Amino acid sequence: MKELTNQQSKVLSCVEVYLNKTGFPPTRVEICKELGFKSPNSAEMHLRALEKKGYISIQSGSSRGISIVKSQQSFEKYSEQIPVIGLVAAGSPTLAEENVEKRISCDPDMFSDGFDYFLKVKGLSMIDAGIHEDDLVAIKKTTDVKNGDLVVVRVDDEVTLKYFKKDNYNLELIPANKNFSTITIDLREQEAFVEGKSVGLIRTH
Amino acid sequence: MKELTNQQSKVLSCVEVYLNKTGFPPTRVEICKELGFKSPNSAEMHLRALEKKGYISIQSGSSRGISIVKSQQSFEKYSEQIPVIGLVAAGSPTLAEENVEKRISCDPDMFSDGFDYFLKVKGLSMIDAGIHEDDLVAIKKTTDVKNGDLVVVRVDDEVTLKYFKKDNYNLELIPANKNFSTITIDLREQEAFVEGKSVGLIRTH
DNA sequence: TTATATACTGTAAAAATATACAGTATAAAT
DNA sequence: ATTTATACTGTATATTTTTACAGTATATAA
Repeated sequence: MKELTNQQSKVLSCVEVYLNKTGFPPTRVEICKELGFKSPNSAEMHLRALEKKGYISIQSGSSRGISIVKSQQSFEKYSEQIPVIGLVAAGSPTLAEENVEKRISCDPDMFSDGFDYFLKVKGLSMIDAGIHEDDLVAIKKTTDVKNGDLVVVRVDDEVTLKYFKKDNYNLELIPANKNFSTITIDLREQEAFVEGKSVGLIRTH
Repeated sequence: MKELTNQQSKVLSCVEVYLNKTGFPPTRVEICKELGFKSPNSAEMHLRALEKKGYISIQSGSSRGISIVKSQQSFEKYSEQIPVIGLVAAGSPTLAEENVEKRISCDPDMFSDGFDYFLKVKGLSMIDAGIHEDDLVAIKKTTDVKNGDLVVVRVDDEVTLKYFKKDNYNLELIPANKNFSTITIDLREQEAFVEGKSVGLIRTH
């Protein structure tokens, strides 16, 4: 990330402070008023520089169309209450209220790609992958999974967390525990739905 | 707080979603486009109602001058940028900038008790406890630890993450991997400092 | 039956806003 | 000595945006 000049830094701060105070970004003229500039073009030029350096993005033609890309005071960010869903539930792990055990406040971008909910692990079938009972596995809803991914699959209203391997019509759901055996499904005979894949894990000690 | 009509609720959602997506509030016309209204006055009236009921405030005369007072999806909370410290560092795992590998935005109350930093795990000494290389262990700074706790201990400028067991003058630091051996320290001969204990773990898949 | 509230369309005008263009000044780099 | 980058002023204008006003339609309450 390119360095900012002193003035650019002031302008970025000004935008962030204004945003925090009012909930919407300032206009060029308001930035000028705040920083003592006398021409709206002063603000404009600094904003352009900030955009070029990747700190903000400007929606051309829109009033107040400034959004912060890389915050200076990077220590405050919104987080959300992410639902925790028990793996025991029959049927899809839907986000319907009756399946939500509780909610945990954390940043949905905590793991690389973002995720939609936590699945609370039951049983020991993935213990050799370091996934324990009651661990919370962060699930991103998607059907785009590759062999080797840790996926949430629903078969016959049973939901499981296993490694994914697909080979033509054969779907294998592979546990990480030698006391459990691989579930093999012939997709011509039985349906299986990929609900999502794991992008992370959290555990409370 | 007064109840919202169906349409008012939709408009409020629309503003919140737009705000989340772009970083600034929508104009009347943009709300109309989103919700299928054909007159900007439709949006205007709903916004007025939302303001009267205390859900938003409108800065009169300002473009996009809408700020959310009472969010519908009231599950937004501040999180902090928690530092991640590498376990490789010699000396205390201090929070000095040079030891901070990066920062992760998450709620410090995500785990029961709160915590101070993440320690990035090196090596396989705790693998049987489901703690893998590069896992982030949430550490709460404290010296109040009990036998069986997973603790961060410094011995001779070496920092390790192990199970804690203390018996009179004997401190044992117990790994969770049969290929590693327990470190035993006679506290009359050698110093050991408990830096903190683990309250949780996160892993990115 | 007559209000009253909700929920809109359609239009228009005043005000706010982005943004281009033409300059000035200064310090650092070539 | 001349270019280049930063940092502005000042003005003008097209566009965006708010916001008022005049209607229509429907359901509910008095």
